[in-house]
Amino acid sequence: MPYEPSVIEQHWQGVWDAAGVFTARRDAAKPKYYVLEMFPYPSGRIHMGHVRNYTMGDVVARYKAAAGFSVLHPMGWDAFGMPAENAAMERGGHPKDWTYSNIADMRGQMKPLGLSIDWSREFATCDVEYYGQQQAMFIDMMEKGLVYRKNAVVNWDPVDMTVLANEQVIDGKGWRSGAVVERRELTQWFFRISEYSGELLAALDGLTDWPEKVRLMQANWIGKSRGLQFAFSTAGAPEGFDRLEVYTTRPDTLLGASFAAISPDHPLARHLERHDEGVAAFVAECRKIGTSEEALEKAEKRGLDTGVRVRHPFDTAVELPVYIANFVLMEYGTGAIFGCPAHDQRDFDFATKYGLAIPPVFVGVDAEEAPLAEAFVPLKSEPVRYIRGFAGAEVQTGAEAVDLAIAFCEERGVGRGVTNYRLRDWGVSRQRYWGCPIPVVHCEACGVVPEAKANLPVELPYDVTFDIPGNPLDRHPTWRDCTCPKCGAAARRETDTMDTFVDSSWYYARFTSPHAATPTDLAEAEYWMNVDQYIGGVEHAILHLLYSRFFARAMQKTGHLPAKAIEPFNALFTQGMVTHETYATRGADGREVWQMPEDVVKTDAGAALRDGTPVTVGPIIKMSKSKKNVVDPMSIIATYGADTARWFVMSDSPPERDVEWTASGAEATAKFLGRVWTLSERVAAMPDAAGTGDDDLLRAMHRATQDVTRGIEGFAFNKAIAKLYEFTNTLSKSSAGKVAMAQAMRTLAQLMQPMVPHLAEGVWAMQGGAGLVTQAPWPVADPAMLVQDSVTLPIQINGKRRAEITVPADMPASEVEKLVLAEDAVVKFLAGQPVKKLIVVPGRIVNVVI
RNA sequence: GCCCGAGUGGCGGAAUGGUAGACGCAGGGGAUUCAAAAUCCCCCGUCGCAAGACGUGGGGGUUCGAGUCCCUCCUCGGGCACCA
Repeated sequence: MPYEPSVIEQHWQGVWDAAGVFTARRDAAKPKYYVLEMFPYPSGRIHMGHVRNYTMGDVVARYKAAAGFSVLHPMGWDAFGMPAENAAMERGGHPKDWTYSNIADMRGQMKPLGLSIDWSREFATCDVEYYGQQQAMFIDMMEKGLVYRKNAVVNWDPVDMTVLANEQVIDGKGWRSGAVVERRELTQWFFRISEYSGELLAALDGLTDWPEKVRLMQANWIGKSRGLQFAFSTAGAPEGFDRLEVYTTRPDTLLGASFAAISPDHPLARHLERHDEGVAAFVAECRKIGTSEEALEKAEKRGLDTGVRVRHPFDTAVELPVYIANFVLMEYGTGAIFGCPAHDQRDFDFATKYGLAIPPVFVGVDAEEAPLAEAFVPLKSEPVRYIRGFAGAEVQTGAEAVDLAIAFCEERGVGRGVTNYRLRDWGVSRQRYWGCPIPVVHCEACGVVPEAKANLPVELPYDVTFDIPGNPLDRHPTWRDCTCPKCGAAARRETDTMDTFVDSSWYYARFTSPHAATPTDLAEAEYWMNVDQYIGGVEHAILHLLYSRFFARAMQKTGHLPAKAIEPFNALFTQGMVTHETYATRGADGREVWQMPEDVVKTDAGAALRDGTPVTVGPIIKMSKSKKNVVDPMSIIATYGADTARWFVMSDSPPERDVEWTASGAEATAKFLGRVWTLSERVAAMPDAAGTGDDDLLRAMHRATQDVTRGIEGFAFNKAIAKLYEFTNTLSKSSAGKVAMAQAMRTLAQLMQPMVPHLAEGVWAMQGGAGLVTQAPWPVADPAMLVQDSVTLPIQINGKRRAEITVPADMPASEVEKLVLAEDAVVKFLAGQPVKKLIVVPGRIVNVVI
């Protein structure tokens, strides 16, 4: 019987389903293991990135199940978000219908992959049952003081009269209207994540099974700094502004200050804006820069002298000009800084531009004061010589000087040492329809009141339209009308919905009790939490993971998670992205219109659409729906079967690395799997007779067991697969007897099972394996079968390989030395020269130094 | 601009500071076949007849020994708080 994936895959999936082998069960007799891959956004089509991500998780889940764990491996949908509304605007229809139909499509595409998922736990974040519980938690968080309202800026499209996401702002213009985007202030809802800054930072140290780079990125994002906060007294400032609070991480450079700068959103700037046309014009100009930090940093650094002066805290005779500067953030520190151009490149550029003095504070240890061509910014750990220091030794490191400067200033009542964090509170308000409604009521008498829990869920109304831009909840005729849960008077609902990051910040907890009438069932959470292995893209290294860590803390505070789940993800693996070239044509307005790879034909003359429209080939970037550079895995599954797709995505690149998708290789994988199948048939048909080399084959089997197990444990799936190729080749060339061959074949099936489960079941059955290979206990290598009696050592002379020698593995180094020096090639090479040094690394290498 | 990664044959990649290129793909040669597909065997970093020399993005350093550690530069990718 030839290898027919479509037949065997369907067959075994039916068998697994009937036996319910992937249903997660609390089992007192086994340790539990919770494997989770970041759940997908239901775009409607799965792509190779999904196949890679979910196969990876599946390999872990199947391996752990075989290794004796009670495994939880769930799946759900991150289903709220902008694309559904965009689809409704572009093509009509309703976000809800679009989303659920996409979910059905994607589920239909995922099922044939044969993933060991407990589908009974599936949910979508747009299910009322899910977001209703989210609303309950929001109210609990309000009670615990974790939620508040404040003003914050948004991108405002003055033509479409709507709030735009950063991605919808292109070159400062609205993506649809093309209108210049304005910054507008709105009262918005915030989570007090900044209250946990210190803890979220400190706890990173305990996440030893997270990639170091992710911990570093999070630490930098939280951005703890120690500095001095102090007030300048002002001159010529409006009433009420006789002091200007600034924060600096380099108080040691105070005597190098040549200007002060405030954010365009600083209260002083706001005040001046109302009374001074020049300031108003400049501030208006600043507000045209987008709301993102990136836009701000990339914009030309500009400032406007306000005419206000501040007096230097050490010498009030010295006055510094106060600028409004477009690069000063209101959210960080006090929204005001002093500039020390000699030791900060941005300040240097600024001072140069506006003709301000650049007095150096310190110079290199052996250097003299000299005019600077650029800012002198040595590492804080490097000693420098202070020529305008005021605390500590003349020569000291920047770090020492900072500490002493803070102490000096505190002693004299000039400010205080302050620990600051870059991390800002989490703004969760979105002026959009397709999200979880914020369960709050605005009452004229009682103010802002949480909805009563009994009235939850606050359900999204279905009867909305997207023909006019803006939030349909705002213009719904009746949805906003409600009664105040406090006083019973007529009131209005909040129309903001929550950031979709909220949805994905607790889904891992919900999977432990997906149908509970409360956000979580504590007994279930106690058993299943934490996620033992979380797998997802590096692009989530900061925001999603940080928000989830915060949410676990908030859920503990509100009683929805046990204390042990304070860090919800024990181990994290960040897989690389599946990338692809991008293709774009030019729209009528000259802007890029992205094209799908399947619609692009590449020839020697270049790339074009089928109708001949020329296509620009863009950079290789992560596959994303917005850039349309996605490849459809369904055709590979249809042609070769799921096992080929699974094996192929696991076999090539190391999982943490990006992989550029190319179609070649899938066929080769299919051939290999076919070869395993035929080999299995051959072994099954062997006469029950003795052969030769049984012991060699069994040694190879134990070696393969060892290597594959290590590969899977270490997330080196590509290496595990390389070992399986080797073992398969050994097996097919072996002339061992039937018993050994069948045993090796069954082990091969077991070792391949996590990657290609359907084929493995087929081989297992063919070789008379008991039950399902999916449920068979993982093979264990016998250490005695791994021992090698002799080793080959390369011999280097002055670091260059010149010869080799084979010796017993346990030969002492002194014996090896004698043999090496007696070796013909060595003697010849030395030609009588004396040996200066002889290095023997046991079992590894010998280096002769002459 | 800031933070974090990555760079090794024609290609994907392997290599606790210890033989660079495991394993796979592509390619070349051969066997089998009327022929092809499939399968099997052999070769396959560059230069060189060879001995050998050179080779892990560029430059410098540490070391008996560097793809691996340090410094620096280049290129590509991710994130930058309203894409998910």
